[in-house]
Amino acid sequence: MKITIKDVARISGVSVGTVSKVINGKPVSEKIRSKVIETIHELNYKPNQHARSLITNKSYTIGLIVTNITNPFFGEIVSHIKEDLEQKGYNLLLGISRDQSSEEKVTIENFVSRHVDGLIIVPTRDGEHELEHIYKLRQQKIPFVFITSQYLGIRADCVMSDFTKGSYQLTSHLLDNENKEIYFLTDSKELLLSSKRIDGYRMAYMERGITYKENWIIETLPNFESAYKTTEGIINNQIPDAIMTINDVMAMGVIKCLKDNGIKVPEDVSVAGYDDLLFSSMFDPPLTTVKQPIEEMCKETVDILIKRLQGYDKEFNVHLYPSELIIRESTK
Amino acid sequence: MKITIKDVARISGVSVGTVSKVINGKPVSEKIRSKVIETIHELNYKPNQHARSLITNKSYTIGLIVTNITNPFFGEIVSHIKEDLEQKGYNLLLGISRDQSSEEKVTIENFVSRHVDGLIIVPTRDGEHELEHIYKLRQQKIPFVFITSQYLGIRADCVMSDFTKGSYQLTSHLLDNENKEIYFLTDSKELLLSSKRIDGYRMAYMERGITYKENWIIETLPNFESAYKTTEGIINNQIPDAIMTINDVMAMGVIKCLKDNGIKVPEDVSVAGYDDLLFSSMFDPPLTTVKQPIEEMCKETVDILIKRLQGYDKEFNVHLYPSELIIRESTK
DNA sequence: CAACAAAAATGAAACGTTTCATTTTTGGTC
DNA sequence: GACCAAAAATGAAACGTTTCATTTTTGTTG
Repeated sequence: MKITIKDVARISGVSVGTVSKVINGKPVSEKIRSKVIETIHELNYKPNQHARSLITNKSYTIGLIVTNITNPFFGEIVSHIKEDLEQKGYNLLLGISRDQSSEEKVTIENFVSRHVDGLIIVPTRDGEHELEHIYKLRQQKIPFVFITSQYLGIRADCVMSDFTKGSYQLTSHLLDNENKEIYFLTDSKELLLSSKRIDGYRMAYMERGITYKENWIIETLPNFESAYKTTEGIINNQIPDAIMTINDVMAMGVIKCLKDNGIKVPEDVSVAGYDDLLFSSMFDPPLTTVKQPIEEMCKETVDILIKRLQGYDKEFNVHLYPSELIIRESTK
Repeated sequence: MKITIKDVARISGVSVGTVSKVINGKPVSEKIRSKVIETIHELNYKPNQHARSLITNKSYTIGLIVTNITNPFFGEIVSHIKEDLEQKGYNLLLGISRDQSSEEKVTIENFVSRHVDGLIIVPTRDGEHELEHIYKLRQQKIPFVFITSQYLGIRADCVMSDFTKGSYQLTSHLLDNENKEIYFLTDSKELLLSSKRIDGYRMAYMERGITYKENWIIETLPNFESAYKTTEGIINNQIPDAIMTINDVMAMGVIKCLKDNGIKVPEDVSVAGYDDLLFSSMFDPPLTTVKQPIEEMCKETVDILIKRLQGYDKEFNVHLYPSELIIRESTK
């Protein structure tokens, strides 16, 4: 038998409305409050969230959509966001987009019909071209914030790290340590997360008056195998001083390929990644990389979202976090 | 302005009850069905899930509690379970226990008040001693199934791999390839996931009539750093033929320590892990390990849970999956 | 202790569905 | 076309809360 608010009211000898007030922390005389709280414990009463949500139109649930949870980088994001949300009394409904806009769309629609109060979204690779479902979100006044990257087609809150600066620092470090000819393996140049980093790469070269070739910048899929194959292609032609990638898993692919071909890292070729995964420090050699302040970024993301939920409706902002150059042993 | 079932009814010119039938796929004349569906699309009507859940007492939401989502092994589990659940029309509320029974308890209570239909739980390390909240779940008739491991204190559905056999196979492989003195780094021996594997380890030795020393089996925390430190302790005394661990991250810690001390893997010491993480094949050297059929296990877990949700109440079972020995280059 | 304002408590409506007992429609048969 | 059973549609109650207009209690003042 389910215990409802009516039972609590009856046994406490007060009205249903009064019990509701106690539950929601509204003013009630101290005598009655303690009496009600006592019976709540006694009966082990838990309010039915569906009934509450039906009236208040709040679910105290946030939808988080990540592209791929198998990558520990996103695992960390989920972990931190979950923790921050929990601390604020919100639950976390998880969505996985597999980096496809179509799945992002379906997930969002589902979440909306599930009445999430807000959304945190890691943008997909191909999402820029199909933003209808995001516009609809805005139109329905459901707050959302992007983390890690953003869609340029819509003004929105966004928390990301300063890719340009991170890339600039990394490239500078390489150039200043006798790596003049640096290949750069990126994702599609159309994507913000590529283009911003390419900007940083170029800046470092220009600032030093060193020339680079545009064909050193190579588009490829951002995974281990593609990085491996692309590296094979590069070393067939010539051995560069260094190879940079846009994430650590790619850097691992590069290193594996070099090793398999008898090329030493970092003696023959320096290799650098991006993200600073847990595994990157365990790798052989430990990876030089750029660390994004994920924990802080997640915290801010949640803070912004909660503020929006509370009605804050000032202009949308992009929050850029500085990232940190981590120098380990994969670069000379 | 929110579109409700009343609007659909009014515009379609039918009663609310009829629209409800259409939505829930109950028998309705074809003419009316198509008319109603048309207006549903026209108005872009989405049923309010809270109102539905309030009556049906179903939320079409499953709570999944993992110990730590930063480990890609669990990332994969979450990913697969999410996919299977989605396919069956269920949503996934995520919980993280940080391997602590107390947090598991809080999460479960929260999920219950959120009316999850069922739960999938990865047991914590210290959960065996405090099972009250699990008993309560049973008492409230909320179905749950364990994955990866189980609590012995309660009969329940459980999907796990055959650790004994996996360990046996791995140990056998080592013994049959000139590794006679095998150290085994495990988690607390009290834990099922340790004790089962130790059984397999011993079986392999006994079967071959080879003697091992009980002090080769060493308890430690199941992470990189602890494995590293423990390995330092071992090699200070003597260099064994091989070191086995209960997960791949630990094996990586062992290898790192050996390398740092100028000991070659596998030439001087063989090292083997367990889990076959994505990174294990990329590691240097690529890890010999045991792969659990995660994908199938997740599928079965979801299947069992759904069956329970549908009222199946036959005896609880432990489903043991065979695991696969993956021989790579970290063992001779 | 009467009068009154302020504070506290009440109880019914409302939220948006599903369910089910009741009514209406359909279509087959004589 | 009258009759009837079966099929379809209806409409009101119910789910467990919150909200808010109304009533009751409390406490202060002259």
